[in-house]
Amino acid sequence: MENAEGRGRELPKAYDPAAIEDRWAEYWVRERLFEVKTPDEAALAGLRSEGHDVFTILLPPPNVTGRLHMGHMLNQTEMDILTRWRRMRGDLALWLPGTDHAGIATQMMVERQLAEEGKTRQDLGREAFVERVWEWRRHYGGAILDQMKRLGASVDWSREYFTMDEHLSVAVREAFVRLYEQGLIYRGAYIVNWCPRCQTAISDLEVTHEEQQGKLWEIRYPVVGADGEFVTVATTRPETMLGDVAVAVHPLDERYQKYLGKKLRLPLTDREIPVIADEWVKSDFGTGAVKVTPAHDPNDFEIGKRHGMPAIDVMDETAHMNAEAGIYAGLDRYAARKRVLEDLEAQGLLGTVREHVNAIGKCDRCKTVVEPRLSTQWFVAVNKEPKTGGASMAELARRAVRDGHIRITPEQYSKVYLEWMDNIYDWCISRQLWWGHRIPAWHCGTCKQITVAREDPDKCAHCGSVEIRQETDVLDTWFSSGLLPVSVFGWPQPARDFDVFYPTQLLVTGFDILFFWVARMIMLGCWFSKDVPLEDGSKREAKDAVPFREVYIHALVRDAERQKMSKTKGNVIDPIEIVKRYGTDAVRFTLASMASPGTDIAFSEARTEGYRAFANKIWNAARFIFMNVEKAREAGIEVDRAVLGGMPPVARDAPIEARWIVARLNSQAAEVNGALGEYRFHEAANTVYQFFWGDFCDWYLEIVKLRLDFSKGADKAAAKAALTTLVQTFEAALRLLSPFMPFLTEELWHAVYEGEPPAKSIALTPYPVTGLGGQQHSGAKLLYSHVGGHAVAWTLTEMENLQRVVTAIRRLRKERSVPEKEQIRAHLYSATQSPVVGIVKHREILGSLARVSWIDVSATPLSGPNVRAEPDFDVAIDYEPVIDMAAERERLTKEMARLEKAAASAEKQLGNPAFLGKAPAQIVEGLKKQAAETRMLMEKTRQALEYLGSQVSSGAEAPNY
RNA sequence: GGGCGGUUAGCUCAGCCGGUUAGAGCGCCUGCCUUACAAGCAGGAGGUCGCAGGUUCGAGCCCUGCACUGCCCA
Repeated sequence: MENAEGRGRELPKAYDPAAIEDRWAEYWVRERLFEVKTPDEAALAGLRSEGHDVFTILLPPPNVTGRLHMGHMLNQTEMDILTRWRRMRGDLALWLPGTDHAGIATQMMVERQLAEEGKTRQDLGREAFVERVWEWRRHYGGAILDQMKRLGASVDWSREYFTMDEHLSVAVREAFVRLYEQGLIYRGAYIVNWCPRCQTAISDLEVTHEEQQGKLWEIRYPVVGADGEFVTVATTRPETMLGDVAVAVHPLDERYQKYLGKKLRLPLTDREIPVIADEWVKSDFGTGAVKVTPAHDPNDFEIGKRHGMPAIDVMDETAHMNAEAGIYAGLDRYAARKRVLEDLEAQGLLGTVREHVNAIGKCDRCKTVVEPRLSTQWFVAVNKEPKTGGASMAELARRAVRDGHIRITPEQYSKVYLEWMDNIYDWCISRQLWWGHRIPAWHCGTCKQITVAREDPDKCAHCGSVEIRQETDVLDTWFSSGLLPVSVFGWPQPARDFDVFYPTQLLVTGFDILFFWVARMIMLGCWFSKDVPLEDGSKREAKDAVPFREVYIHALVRDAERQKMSKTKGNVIDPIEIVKRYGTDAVRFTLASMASPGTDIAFSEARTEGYRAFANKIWNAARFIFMNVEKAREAGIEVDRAVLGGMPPVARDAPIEARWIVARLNSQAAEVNGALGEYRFHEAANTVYQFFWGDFCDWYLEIVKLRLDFSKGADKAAAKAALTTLVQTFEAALRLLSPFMPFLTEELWHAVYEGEPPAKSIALTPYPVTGLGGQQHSGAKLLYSHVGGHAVAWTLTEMENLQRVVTAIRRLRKERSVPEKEQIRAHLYSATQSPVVGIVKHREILGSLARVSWIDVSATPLSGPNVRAEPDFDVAIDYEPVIDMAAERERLTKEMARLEKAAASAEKQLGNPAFLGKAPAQIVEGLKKQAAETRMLMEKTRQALEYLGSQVSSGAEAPNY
């Protein structure tokens, strides 16, 4: 722990995050603080008997090619806060990190590298290329996790995984084979989304739709044997006409009855195609006649199948026209479109051209326009019941959420999820890539059948032929990441890890991968884990088959102008960059304080600056405290470190600020714990902020200064008690803050213990929980022997009164331009004899905070120029009035207007019999009290205005004519 | 086209079960270098809660419509 210890006098004046963060980040990893050993039965039982549990959370694995962005940082900050919190609360908290092999992205990255050397992957060949990718991964694949380490993520690095690791690949293969055996994986020729740039099929989810202004062309198809007659079709993709096999009309469309069964001449080709009738055709769209191109459109494919038509593929895998396209062969699809249109025009077969907005699909990864393409792919039949009986994968996944076994926050996403699941199609899982899990299927060259096997076969399972070769396609990356919740814990092998850590507790992720990943994990997790018995050998019920019990969907991080961050816009904020400038803690705190469930985050540096100031504030509070610890030591007073670490006990007769700050610590700790339990990060963060700055620094520290007199002749016992509460409260407050600001709190916490901490890290100490302070110290009469006692309420009220009087006097001083440092005399009056007047006994505090040298309680109402009226008391100061008459009149007039409005509204309500009859008594009482206060304030304000008027008329401030 | 959000102070956002006079940070104005902190302290100004109806004793919150805006799906 070199350099960890720090004495107050050694701390620099301003907090410099850069000076400490790297050191602690390394320390946490080096000391293996967050590694979790799989507990044996006894350990687990012990944990549970103490009311704790296992808390498992999976890191959504970033792509190996990835660089950390703000979304990651938000995601990780939230997970880290929750994990640190649960760990400090006593749970066995396991946060499991890893990376995703990210098929397309990684392959693209390495191909780009090769291109710079003037090579293609084909030049290398599959094996060498894959080896090259592995090499790339060994070199650069750890970058994003290194960034994570720098951010202080409290993950268990000993369990780090990579989705292509040996044991995870075994799970992928097992899953594929099992689904195949259950009849849930099939291979077939279908229209898929094809990316001509990536040259692979992609799933429906990987296609993003964009509205685009395009054109709708009408093309005339001559009717064979009826000179001069045409059937006109409308299309947005004219080049595909070369693959037309028919023209379809609605069977009831009268316009086309006469052509049914007739042949049309397909322009630009020498083919003739029939006119067919199909219910799917919408008569009111376009001309009511549609071209049927089964190889290039999913709907046409269905029509073609219904009518037993062939599919003519006119494009190759790069979206260039192929030999089927005749003279257009070799042209790119758009060049072909242009030529086709020109030629149609020349032949007089082009009809009306209309502007048309259509949604075009683009490849999620490279933004290339996707081409619907007929090809042979592998699919998971998610809606099909397995041969062995039971519900389909989608159905199980639906039930998991519908039956509440998985709770999604914010709740609205449950609905989104269920609707998607209700409309889910079969999942295309094959990709024409080289990097990924190769599909464990072998094609027989002899009998043409397929062998799917767990172990690489050497002959065909059907005919025994050795002429077999493995499928060249690999699996969709999401197939392997969808298995993670089961595979990371050892599935399909029986494993203690699985027994202990599955289901995981929570998944924290963004909405963007709800379908990609979350839904797939639910499908695959429920599916495979249901066959794994529980620890005690009993059957696993649905509620324990889920991959996680809760899902928290977080917001999107946008820039300060609410724009989505994107490379093209150039508004991407690099977390590492901003962390360097403000410190990790400040950035984490910014994200946490804005992370309100369901709302996007507009990241603003102004906020981060504010939280850097907050860190500095705490740093300086620490300097102040350490300075006093030193002073006390010189006077022979030591704070016993053994009393640190819990909630501070405080005696009933302790000074007000001590009783108050402990009461606040307890109530704010309760708030923070409650907020974190409901993922209300912003509320938790704001509560800690308010407590530390508003309560601890602004009020408590200012008052406690009065008690820290260690000079000769001072009350040493009182000073020691004050110092002890101060250090105890600060130490507890650091623990309260530490999940949010782990670096700063770690540094200061070690400094509190002066290099002899009771644990290796603040992260391994107990989190402050309300009401535990009292029991630890028997004997003395303690304020906090139980929560919410009368003494606590009284302390809070007394302090609040003190604060209100101090603030009122400060305000009055400002209004009357009393110099900041000048001590003055003050008077307090309360007509209602409220407990407010009791605060005059705190003369020292008033002297220090309000610069009041003397204060008394007046028996009669206060009057004159230097009075300030509050609802339940008045204060006055003795000071030669320097009144800005105009400003004062404006203030009072405004005040009067506000009061009149309030009074009118209150009277209206109180005059309403229905209100009096129906509203709860407590509301009515409250309103009456408030109305009375308003009336009193109005009266006082009226008097003050009158007084002002008299001053003017008597000439005190009258202008000289 | 269908669905789901959002619209509250100059800016970014809170506002929980409908309940008394709607909050915070930043920014702004004023005064202070009060030996923990000027990345600070103290005080202040600033809001018809998008618009129009409705329900209710009572609406920022519930309902209906509209406007603007964002997202998802087709």
